[in-house]
Amino acid sequence: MGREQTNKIRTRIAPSPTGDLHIGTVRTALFNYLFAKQNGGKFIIRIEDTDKERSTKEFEDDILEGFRWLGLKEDEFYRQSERTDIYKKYIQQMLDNGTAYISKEESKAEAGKEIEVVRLKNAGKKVKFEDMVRGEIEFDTTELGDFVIARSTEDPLYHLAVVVDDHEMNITHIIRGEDHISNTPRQILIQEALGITRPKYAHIPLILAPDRSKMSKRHNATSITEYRQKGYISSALINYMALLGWNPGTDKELFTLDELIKEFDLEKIQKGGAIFDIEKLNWFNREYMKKMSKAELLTEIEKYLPESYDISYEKLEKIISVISERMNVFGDIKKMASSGELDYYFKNPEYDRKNLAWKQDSDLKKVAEHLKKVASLLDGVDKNNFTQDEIKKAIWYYAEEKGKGSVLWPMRYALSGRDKSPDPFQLAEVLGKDETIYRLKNAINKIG
RNA sequence: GGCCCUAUCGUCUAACGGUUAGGACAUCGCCUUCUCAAGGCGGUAAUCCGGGUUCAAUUCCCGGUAGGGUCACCA
Repeated sequence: MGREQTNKIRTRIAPSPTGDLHIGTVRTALFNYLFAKQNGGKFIIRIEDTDKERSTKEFEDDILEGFRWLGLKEDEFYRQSERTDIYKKYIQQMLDNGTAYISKEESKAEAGKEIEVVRLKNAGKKVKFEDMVRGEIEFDTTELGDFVIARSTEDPLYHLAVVVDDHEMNITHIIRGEDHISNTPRQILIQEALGITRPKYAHIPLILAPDRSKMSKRHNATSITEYRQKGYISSALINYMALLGWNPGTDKELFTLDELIKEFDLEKIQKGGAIFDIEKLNWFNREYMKKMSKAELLTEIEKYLPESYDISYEKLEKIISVISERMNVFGDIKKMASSGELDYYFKNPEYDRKNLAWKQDSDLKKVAEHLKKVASLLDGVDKNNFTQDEIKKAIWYYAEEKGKGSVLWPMRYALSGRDKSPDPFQLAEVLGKDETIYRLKNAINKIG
């Protein structure tokens, strides 16, 4: 058989390429990965494409790309469609030892067509197994009947392929979603028919939608690709998902993948399903954004900025810190841009002149005076040292004397043309001395 | 419906018989402030219900209720 006998821990994720990489699959993969790695074992990806009708190469690529993006690197890779000879052998073995039989019946797929499916001879006994997160679970397998294990002697169905592969690949621990609990007795029956040793099982809770129903596209994005496109940071996603159904038993929440490998503990896995909370994910993403360097932020932000903006590298660099604290994910830049929230960084704003006056001090004549004074004060600041600190220093005394709102609101409005924006010092620094003074004069002219 | 699993703040969770039931997200208030964001400080908020066991139950047992999963010639 050429199978290497080893007592090292081996886990696997077995996605079927009939859809995009799902959040739940990723969480299961992550737990498998963490458990294998912390024990010096191997993590295996096995594409379960025995359903030729529904499996596609595109989905397979999406799944593999997703794992790569998340940094979950497999040690071994398999594709069930390439292993049909192996399954054939095992089917034959069951036929030979009488634990399975060929049954002539009408095809369910094609009415009227007679086919020969392979059914397991089920003695209908009670099957008991130990689940690492739930304890002992017992099933009466009578009601399962003689279930079908292969479409034909060479075309295995899921349960058979899984059992054979987990055995052939020496999988020691099967960590999978709770939805597989009721599949387990079936697979144990096949194992017993084949005389195969039973792996250890750990069924982890499902990820739920906000209404506690099964997570579907209706509620939130379920596909990892969507999160990637929205500009989530992969390590933030990993960190969040690790804490969905597991916790370290301490207050620590921020974990790198390596830290997770160290601290992960199968014993601490939750039994109940967990709702996927996008708000908390966003918080993690913001935390990870804070850890990024300016250069890293820059490359990310550039991906989402509309091309219509005329951006210099210098300006972009200054904007970064101002806008990063205003977003959850990089994709928010797109939204900010389309709502006009970023326009003032790139072009002279348009606005109604009456808005230049602060609501508590609406004398436009005085507004013009303040703006003139601010402009002349800023004129005295060194162009090459036009930082928010210097800017603030230059006008602070005047602003305090005349009333900060009366001076700063018009200044800020002249620069941004919006009720809500970053403070005038930040804006002025980003815009630079010339543009700042230009906009101030522009506002003064507007008043007349 | 049968079988199986689950049950602590709105959400993720801590507590492995004795705690003022802790933390985080969200939310609310205050501070900071020309506006927004960020930040700082503080508040509201939970053991599903009913029986046991025990000197003592969030914790152990049983029942109920609720939610979920699964009942394919899909995986």
